[in-house]
Amino acid sequence: MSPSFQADDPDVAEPLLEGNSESVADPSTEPREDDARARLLAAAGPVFARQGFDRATIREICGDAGVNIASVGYYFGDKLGLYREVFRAIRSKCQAAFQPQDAVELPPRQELFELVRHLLSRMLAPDDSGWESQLMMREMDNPTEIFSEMVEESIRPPFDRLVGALGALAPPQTPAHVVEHLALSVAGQIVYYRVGAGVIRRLIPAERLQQHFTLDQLARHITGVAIAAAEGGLALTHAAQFDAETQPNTTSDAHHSE
Amino acid sequence: MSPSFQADDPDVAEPLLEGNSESVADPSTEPREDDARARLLAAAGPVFARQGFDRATIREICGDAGVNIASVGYYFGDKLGLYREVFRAIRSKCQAAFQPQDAVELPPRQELFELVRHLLSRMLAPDDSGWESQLMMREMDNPTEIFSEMVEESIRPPFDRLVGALGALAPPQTPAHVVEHLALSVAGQIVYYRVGAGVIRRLIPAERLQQHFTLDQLARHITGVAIAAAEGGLALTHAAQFDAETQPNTTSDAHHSE
DNA sequence: AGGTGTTTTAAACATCCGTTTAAATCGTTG
DNA sequence: CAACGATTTAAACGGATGTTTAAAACACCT
Repeated sequence: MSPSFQADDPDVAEPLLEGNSESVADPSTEPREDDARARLLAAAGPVFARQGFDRATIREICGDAGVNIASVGYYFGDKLGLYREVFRAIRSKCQAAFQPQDAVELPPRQELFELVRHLLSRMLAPDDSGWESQLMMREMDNPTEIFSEMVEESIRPPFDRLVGALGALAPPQTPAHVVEHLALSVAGQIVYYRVGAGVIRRLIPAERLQQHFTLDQLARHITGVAIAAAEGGLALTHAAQFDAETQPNTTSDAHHSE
Repeated sequence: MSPSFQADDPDVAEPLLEGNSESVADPSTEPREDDARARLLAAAGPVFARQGFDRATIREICGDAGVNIASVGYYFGDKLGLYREVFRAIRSKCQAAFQPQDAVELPPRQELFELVRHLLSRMLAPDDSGWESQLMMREMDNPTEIFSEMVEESIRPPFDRLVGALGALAPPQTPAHVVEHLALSVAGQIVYYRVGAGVIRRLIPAERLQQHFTLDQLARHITGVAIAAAEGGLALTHAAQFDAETQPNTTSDAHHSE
């Protein structure tokens, strides 16, 4: 029978998975369920990240983990159970990285730079060590039932800190939605260096890529754009400098699909 | 035999697809190959965009088109041939939208705003009419053999115009790589409203979404950020205001994976 | 050792997909 | 009309995948 996640015995007592009854970790009843289970969990992350949920095959994951194909059914119920557990592991790591840091209280500009640099370093990490952000990206593109949990647990914390830093940077009476726009602008720029990595690699000459697209330079650029917009450029957004010429009907576009 | 993508000797039945000899388009030999073929092509786009290349099934496409399953093999050789042809149709439309417009010569700020608004309107279009951008996004995430062609034919033209507008907006001696960074920042913000649409929908309260996230407001915001950064904020990027405190060792991050 | 519950294994199952085949249908022409 | 090529159809093939099964291997305890 499966060890912990479900049990459908028809007549005997049924240890259902109401909450987590894994509080008792008696080493006698569960001597070492970690060996295969943990190896499976560790091997699944990179494969899911590289291939996506559908294209990733249980056979490849089990091959990497060195366990039998039936093990995923034995330990996680099915493929989606394994996927879900991979995200639970990520969530723990993300929460630990973003929540206990509010005791430091850096000045807003530096806080913003640290945030951008940290997030960007995750995005630009090579696949071996940076598979977590790639996995989250795949979940954004092809949402499963995990999606909403992932947003709340792994995306909202850094986003809230972004909003906090930008709110402290913007003029005092800045409305909330403007700060949110700014935060999304920063997030979009960061994410693009992962989503559009392939495009960028072909759009920018190779020499310039190697010379001017290092982690530090990109973080500095994004932070600079955000500060410029937050401190000085917000007035432009509300000024009617674009409206006058563009509202009635522009040159040719904006209705190619209606 | 297949009508257009292959044509071998008429006497021997050789269904091999060696190359494309689709030069002759005699209407007598091909009376109306448009009915099934065009319907297939029209139905394939949205399905490929919604599901991606792998998850999209020939059976669903043919079901939507109202043709038999074998038709895709008959008209396009195989699934990838159909995919390739869908992109060829997109390419034509994209080239027509961006190339012949350089005769207008708007002032840089307005040119930038028009560009942003145009691209954003493509990104935010609902799936029925905006499947083209979604398809390109899927190709960015899971590149096939089409990828490089797509970048050159469908992405570089608008990117070059972005670089042009931002270069005209920035101070005269601005180096090229800074302008490219700016262009990527704009592109990243635009793309994020499609890639991160699901995230944004959960991150921002619904009322604020409906009130402040219209196409025009987003275009205005992105343009404002770009102008603020291009005109005034570039000096910040090169100033060493972040370096002093952050170079040796910061607070806790940037080495969570080593 | 024998027995018991847990873990591992190899094999099979059912399903779905892309592709192919060979026959049927249709349209045009001699 | 009959014949021929172009198109369409239904059915099947081969392969891959997730899942299940039943037996084997194992660890532990009395």
